[in-house]
Amino acid sequence: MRTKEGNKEKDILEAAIKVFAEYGFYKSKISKIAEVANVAAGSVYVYYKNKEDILQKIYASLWEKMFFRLSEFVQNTRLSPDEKLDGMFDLVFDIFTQNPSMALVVVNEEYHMMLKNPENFTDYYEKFLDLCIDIVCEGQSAGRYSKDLDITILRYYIFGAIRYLLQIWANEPEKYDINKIRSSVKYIIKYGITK
Amino acid sequence: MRTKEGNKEKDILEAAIKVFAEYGFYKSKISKIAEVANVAAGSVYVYYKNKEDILQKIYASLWEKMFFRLSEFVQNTRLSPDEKLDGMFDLVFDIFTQNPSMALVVVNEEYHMMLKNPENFTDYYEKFLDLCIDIVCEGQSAGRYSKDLDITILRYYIFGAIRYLLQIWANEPEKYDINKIRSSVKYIIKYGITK
DNA sequence: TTTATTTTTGAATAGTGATTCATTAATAAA
DNA sequence: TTTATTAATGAATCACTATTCAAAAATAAA
Repeated sequence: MRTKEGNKEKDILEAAIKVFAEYGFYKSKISKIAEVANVAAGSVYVYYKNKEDILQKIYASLWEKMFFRLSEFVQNTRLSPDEKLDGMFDLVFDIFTQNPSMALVVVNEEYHMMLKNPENFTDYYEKFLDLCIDIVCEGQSAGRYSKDLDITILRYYIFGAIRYLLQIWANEPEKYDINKIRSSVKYIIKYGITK
Repeated sequence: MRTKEGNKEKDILEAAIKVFAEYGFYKSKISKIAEVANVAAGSVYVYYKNKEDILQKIYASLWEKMFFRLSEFVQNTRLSPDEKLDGMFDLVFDIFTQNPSMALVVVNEEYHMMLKNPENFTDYYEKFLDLCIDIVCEGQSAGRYSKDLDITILRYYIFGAIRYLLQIWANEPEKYDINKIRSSVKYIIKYGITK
């Protein structure tokens, strides 16, 4: 018998995140991912069905984590809608700022993922967005947020803004102050740009 | 001598927009673009240096048009900041809703374009965004918009939100009411979600 | 040790599709 | 009509890389 040395599956996934972030999915070579992960090219196929499968698993693990964290957070019934919304922003910003490469991959390849798995490209991604929407709806019921807002549009509006800002930041993390971005987003979503 | 029949250069560009929108840049085949354009594969290379060049020219022509239109519009000094801002939104929405495929290409391939031409991927794109910023700054000077807002963040915030909504819409145009999206965006940017 | 089992390897394969270019077709001028 | 010039073609080339798989290496059990 022989046992596995180290955790090659994880090494490969982490290498793939870096490589995908740098070159984009289609220009990323398996050979490069293997090199960064310190394994042979063939080993990649021991752990993953193919290149697409790696990307899939990056998304799956991320949004699963996101969903469970937010899920736990919003359980706390003592929090106001504003506190919950801020908490949601903090969660997203925290996870992505810990790993700029991950942020780039998730943001840049989302459309390609949608094309591939139009339905369930990640169940947890949808569930996560639903939780976000629950927060806003709760705020509407509590009279804090405007009831005229179309909730479907809002869902994409909020994430569109966050996504793009994260992309810009992740591309040149030293150039922008992520905490300033975070607080600006929190503010503008709530109050808009009008004085 | 022989003169050109029709406008193959334009046919190819329009075909490319459709094909890129449907399959994404990397999975789009030159043979498919040629087929849609009703020309031979080789003809594509008579008019464009390579695949990348086609994408480049799609961007260039779009943002040039956008810039000049906005440029002309904001000349009108009688308009209030709010009117100018709304006009800017209308311009973007009008152009993209006239051509959903174009919207998809521009939104989906932007990052790949940025990677290729980090600097001048489109001069006009930058110029366009600068004009948008001018509008907001003018509004700040006029006391209409909050002066605390970081203008760089705002620039990406606004376009991030629009981009993502356009992407979602362009993917399934019948599913969403683009005019509702447009008016919602105008409202939320100005006033936020708070009641 | 030796054998059995599982992991890891990386050279070879195989499919793809962008790009080239020699050829053909079309038009204008002579 | 003939010739010259440019446009258009598409089969052949060529580079590239994802994926496979037979062999080698590592470990555990006997």
